[in-house]
Amino acid sequence: MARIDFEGRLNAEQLAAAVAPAGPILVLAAAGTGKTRTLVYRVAHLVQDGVLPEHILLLTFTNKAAKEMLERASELVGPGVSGIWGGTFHHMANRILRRHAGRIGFKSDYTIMDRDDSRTLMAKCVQELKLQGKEFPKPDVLLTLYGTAINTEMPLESVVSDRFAGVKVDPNDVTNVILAYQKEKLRIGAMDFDDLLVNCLKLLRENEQILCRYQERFEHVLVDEYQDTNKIQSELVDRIAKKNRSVFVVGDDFQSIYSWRGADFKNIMSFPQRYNDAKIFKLETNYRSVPEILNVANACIAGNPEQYQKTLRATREAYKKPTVVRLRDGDEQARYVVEQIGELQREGYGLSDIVVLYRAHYHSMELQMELMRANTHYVITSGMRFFEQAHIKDLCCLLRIMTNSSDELAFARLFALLPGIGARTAEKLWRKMAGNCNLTDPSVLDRLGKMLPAQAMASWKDIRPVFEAYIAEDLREDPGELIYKFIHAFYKRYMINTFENFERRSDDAQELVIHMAKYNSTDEFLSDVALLTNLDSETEDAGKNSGGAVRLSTVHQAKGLEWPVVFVIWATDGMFPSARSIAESEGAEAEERRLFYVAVTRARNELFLCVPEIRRNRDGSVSYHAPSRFIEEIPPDFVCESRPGFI
DNA sequence: GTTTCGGTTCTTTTT
DNA sequence: GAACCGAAAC
Repeated sequence: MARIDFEGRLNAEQLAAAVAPAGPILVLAAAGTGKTRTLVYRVAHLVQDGVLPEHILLLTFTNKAAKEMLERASELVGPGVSGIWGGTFHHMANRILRRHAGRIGFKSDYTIMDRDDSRTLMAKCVQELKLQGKEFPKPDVLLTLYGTAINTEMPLESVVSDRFAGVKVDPNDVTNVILAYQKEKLRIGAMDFDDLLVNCLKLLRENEQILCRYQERFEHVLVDEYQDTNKIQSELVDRIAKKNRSVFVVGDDFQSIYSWRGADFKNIMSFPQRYNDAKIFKLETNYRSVPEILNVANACIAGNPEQYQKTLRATREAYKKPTVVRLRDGDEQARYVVEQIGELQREGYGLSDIVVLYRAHYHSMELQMELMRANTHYVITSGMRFFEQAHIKDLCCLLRIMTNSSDELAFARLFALLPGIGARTAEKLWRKMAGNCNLTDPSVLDRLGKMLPAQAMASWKDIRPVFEAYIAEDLREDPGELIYKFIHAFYKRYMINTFENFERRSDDAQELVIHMAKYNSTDEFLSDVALLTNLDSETEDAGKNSGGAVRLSTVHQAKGLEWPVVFVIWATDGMFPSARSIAESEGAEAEERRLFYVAVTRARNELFLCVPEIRRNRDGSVSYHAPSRFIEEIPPDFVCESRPGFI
């Protein structure tokens, strides 16, 4: 392995952080200052210093970030880095919990519930306690409440009373439902996303020797996007790093945009208090954007209180000012963007150099239509996630019930596919099976077969052999084959009868089987399904093959990425900032402003801020929108005005 | 009593 | 789309 030229590849700020002696280190990396680069070189530095990759823990928030960092690190120091424990917090927690689930009352084959499963289960709890009614909060609200309580470690009672002050709902009822929900999860052997983190922390809090084991194993802990950690996550880090005290955290409080899921940028603010010998490094030299864009970025974040003062310093040469575009409505905005894309192509940009950012997915509807009309290729970063689509979930539930015979949710979903069986009948069946249904046991299949309504019998005859094959052909290690059999015995016909876009879904199912071939254990596959949320590599390639494509993305999903040209659409008050989130809490405006800052700082060369005046509602009425307050906050000299519709 | 169908309404952000 | 609701069908 060749020595790496750290001095030649990093600037002074980055170098100081990357090669600093082990100890608590906080790197405040403003947007576009080479944060990932610094982290990757830090890893390389450790490895080159003789640290075994197995002793490094690298935590990120997205799978994409983890993948990218490990790839870049392996380019530097070779394939040995694959030994690093790198991935999302949820991945780490899952990996630890699979090993020690017994200590906290779970079996190691617990299922991971996604949002949809959680909703279903919560709804069931509400029903069982006979609380359903017009006035009682919906499952989604209850889940948010519960999540907030967990992630902020506030007592449920006070979260409930905060949120329901003035509403005539008995907080005790809410508390009871949530307690029932917790119990229910334990019974069916399932954890939701929050549980993974909470239970992992619980495990480490209560089992000194297990904690010790991981403390010894992880000599060095590195955390990306530290400003997005919540209380649970920061405590996980603190505990694991307690022995060796080599914690290297990187973040930017300006880019903290996940407080709605419990992230608390006070974690980053208080890092120096919690580690009083912490070294702080600031990265302020921006390599990404032209100075005119940085002016706008610095101006729009300046108003936020409580932050580490950082100013983006430009290294690039002056180019041109960002444009604020005033438009009549969404249609005109869509036409404008498409027109500009054509113009940019004539100037020499490729489609993949361009991104359109927005606050919420539905803001892109008109634009999608217009792009299609103009025959301009585009890709969307996950509106609906691959693994959350109905047909994919159906298939995964088959695997779930095979590996975890207490998984009621999977059982119910699977059997509700049969004609004549709906939610009620599935529940009855489950009760008759006494809350456990081991479909690998022939006697269970016999019993179950006798209970089914007559209507379902024809389908049951098709499906039963699939279960039998699971044992006969030992498909435990080959989940793809099981799914394949199921599709051909039953599900293909079901799709034809159920979905109008059957072909696309059938292709997806095929894709799933191919994807599964990479796994040799069902458990491992299901963990990934729950935590991966996307077959992202495939969608990336699709764009490249067709000669590039414009990317459409929410600002959240664009975090950490950059493009030569950025359009921000629907920069109006109510859309961005979102009226909903502003109404919700005090700190929301500051967070929306940070989100706007993230959007602006994605741009390398050109930035267009689009401000339509009116929005057409479904019923034909129109509503007038004021320009986004974030647009108003930009000093007029920093931008050019354009009014294409009024020429 | 359940399931299924058809019409209507509404879309934040993610592991 | 998909979640919700009411009405028809089984």
